Amino acid sequence: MSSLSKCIGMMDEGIERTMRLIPQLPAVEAKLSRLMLMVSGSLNEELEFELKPYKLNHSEFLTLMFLYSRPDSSSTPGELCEFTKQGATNMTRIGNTLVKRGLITRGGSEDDRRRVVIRITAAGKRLVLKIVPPLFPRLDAMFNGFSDTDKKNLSRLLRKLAHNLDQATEDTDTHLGTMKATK
Amino acid sequence: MSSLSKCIGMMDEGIERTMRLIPQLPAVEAKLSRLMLMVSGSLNEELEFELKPYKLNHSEFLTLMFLYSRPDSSSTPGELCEFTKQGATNMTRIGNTLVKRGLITRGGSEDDRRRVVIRITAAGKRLVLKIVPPLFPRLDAMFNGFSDTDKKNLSRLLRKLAHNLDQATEDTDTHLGTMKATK
DNA sequence: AGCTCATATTTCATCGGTGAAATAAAAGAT
DNA sequence: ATCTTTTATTTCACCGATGAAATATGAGCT
Repeated sequence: MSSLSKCIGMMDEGIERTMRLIPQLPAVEAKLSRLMLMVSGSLNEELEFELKPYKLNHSEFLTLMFLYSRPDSSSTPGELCEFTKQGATNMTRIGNTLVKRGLITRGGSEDDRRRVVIRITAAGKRLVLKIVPPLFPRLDAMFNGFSDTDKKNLSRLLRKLAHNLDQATEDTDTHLGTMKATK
Repeated sequence: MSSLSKCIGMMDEGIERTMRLIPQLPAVEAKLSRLMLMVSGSLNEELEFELKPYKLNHSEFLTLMFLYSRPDSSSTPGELCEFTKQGATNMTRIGNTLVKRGLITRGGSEDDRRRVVIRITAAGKRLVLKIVPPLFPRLDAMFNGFSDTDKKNLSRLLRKLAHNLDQATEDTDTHLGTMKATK
C-alpha cells in the first residue's frame, strides 16, 4: 500500500501544477479540502479494519454506540437515520441484522404506536465493551505529538468547517425549495 | 435533512455520557476523530453532489484531475491506483467508463510493454475546465472566517494526523509481515 | 533459454448503500 | 369522521467498490 503521506505529496504537486493551468484556483483551500478527504478516508479505513473481527461495519457500530450512549439505551429508526446519516432503507436493514445477532431489540412504542423503539440488549452492551477499550491506544497514537492547544484548535476549526458546510447546504436546499415552490 | 452541527451536538452528548460508562475513554481524541469523520463525510457528499450533473463520481473525478495535473497528461493504472487508493479491479472499470466517454485514452507503453499508458484527452481537459472553476466559490465559502493562521494550522494538524496514521498502519503491516514470515 | 516477478485485465460473487414506489398503520387536524 | 401527515417497513433495481482467482504478457535475472 502506498502511504498516506506519499499520496499527500502527490496531491500537493498536482495542485501546484494545476494552479499554473488554472490560475484562479484557490490552492490553499483546495489542498485543505483534499487533505480532509484523504486523512479521514484513511481514518475510516482504520476503523473498518478494527471492526472487521467483530463482523460490524461502520454504520452498525455507530448505531450500536448511539444506543449505548443513550440514557435509556434506546432510540427510534428515525432518530438513528438522522444521527448516522443513513437512509430509512438502510436503517431497516441494519436493524434487521443487529436484531438477528441479538444485539438490539425492536418493539412498538407505548405512546405513539407508529413508532418503533430500538433498544440495545445486554449482549449489545457487552459487545461494545469488548470493542471499544482496545480502540483507545490507537486513538491516543493518532494524536501523538498534539499539544492541548493543537487539539483545541483542531476541534475549533473542524466545527467551524462544519458550520460553513451547513450554511452551504442550507442555501442549496432553500434554493431547491423555492424552485419547487415556483414550479 | 439533519444538519451537520446538530449531529455533532448529538455526538458530543453521546461521548459525554459514554465517558461516564467507560471512564478510561479518551474523550477529546474520540470527539476529534468523530468530528473528522462527520465533517469529511459531509464534504464528500457535497463534492459528489457537485459532480452529479457531469455524471462523474469521486474516483473518476480524482482520476481525471490527477491526469490533468501531470506534466505529460498521462499516467499508468498502477500509479492511479496508488493515488486514488482504488483497487486494480475498480481502476480498470473506471478506465473503461472514461475511455467510453472519450475523456481518456488507453495505449501500450513504448518502453515497457506490460504497462498501459492512460492519457487525458482534449475533451477530458475541456470537461475539467468546465467542472473545476464553478467549484471555487464553494471552496471559498467552506473556509469562510478562517484566518491565514487558521488555514496554516489546519493544514499542519491534518498532516500530522496523516503522519501518525501512517505510523499506525505501518506497524500493523510489519506485524502482519513478520507473522507471515514466521508462518 | 528458462524461470520468476511485475503489470494489467477480466470474471464473479459479494457488500454496503441509494432512491423510488408501494404498503401499512396510527397520529393529528378540521 | 374524514383527511392529511408522520413513521416505518418492504421490495426492487441499481451503483460503486472489494477481493479472489484466472489469464495474459512482457521484463529482468541467471
